[in-house]
Amino acid sequence: MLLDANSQKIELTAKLFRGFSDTSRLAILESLRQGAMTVGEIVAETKLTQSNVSNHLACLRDCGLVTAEQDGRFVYYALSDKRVERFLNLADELLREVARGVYECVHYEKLKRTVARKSKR
Amino acid sequence: MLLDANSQKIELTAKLFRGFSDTSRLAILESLRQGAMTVGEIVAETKLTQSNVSNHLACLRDCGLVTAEQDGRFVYYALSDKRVERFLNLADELLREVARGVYECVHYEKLKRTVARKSKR
DNA sequence: TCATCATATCAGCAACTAATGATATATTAG
DNA sequence: CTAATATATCATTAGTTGCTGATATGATGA
Repeated sequence: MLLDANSQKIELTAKLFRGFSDTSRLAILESLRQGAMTVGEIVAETKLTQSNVSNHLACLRDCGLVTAEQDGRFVYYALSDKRVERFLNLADELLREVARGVYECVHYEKLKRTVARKSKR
Repeated sequence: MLLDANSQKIELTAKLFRGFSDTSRLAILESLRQGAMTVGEIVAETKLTQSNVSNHLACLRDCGLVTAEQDGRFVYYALSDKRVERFLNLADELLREVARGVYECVHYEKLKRTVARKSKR
């Protein structure tokens, strides 16, 4: 990648989107749309493991997408900004338009599927 | 992942965000914000290789984020929907809030950097 | 039809990212 | 202080994704 101002911005934007482009992180953000929650509550809601949730929360917090507030031995997480919610809303809206395409888009997956399929563990 | 309706939606949303979460695809979309362009023009603007651009365009087209229109031996690509632009706008706006955090967020990278750094080719 | 230009496809490789399990830190209760 | 609870960290491993180079397809003009 080039190092000029524009590609720097692109890199940051990509990183921002990457924050939202993982199912676990999205599940967490989706939970937080209801309001602030402790890590344990998020774990219960998302059914993800505790360390996994904690890892993702650290990531989301560092990126400024959620805030953390300690209360005793609990830590309450919340969406950091109305814009985060608006962003999720707009994503929902956009998805309504392109859902079928996205669902069927297997551009890279398709390439892989033709190759010997690894065992599913 | 579970297979209920909600996690299906989350999976699709993640996939949608993934469409935007790559610097090459973002550079392409950024170029297209100026208006429709041929593949060659996009290659010139982004300085990416032709096959790389073509691969990403196929992906973006399949996902319904861009449209393709053939004109002679050229193919003009364009953003598919006003919403795509609004989405990019909102991302810019959100980034203005959280840019520093996103820039400094090296959650996973940091873990890797502590491990023997592979040669940069 | 043949040569050329524009774009698309694909296999192999390199790099990245996420999930897990073990362990560490921090807070409160007894 | 000690045990128990809540959360965080981190190394390893496995799976995913993007890039490249070679080649294929498709359109136009000579």
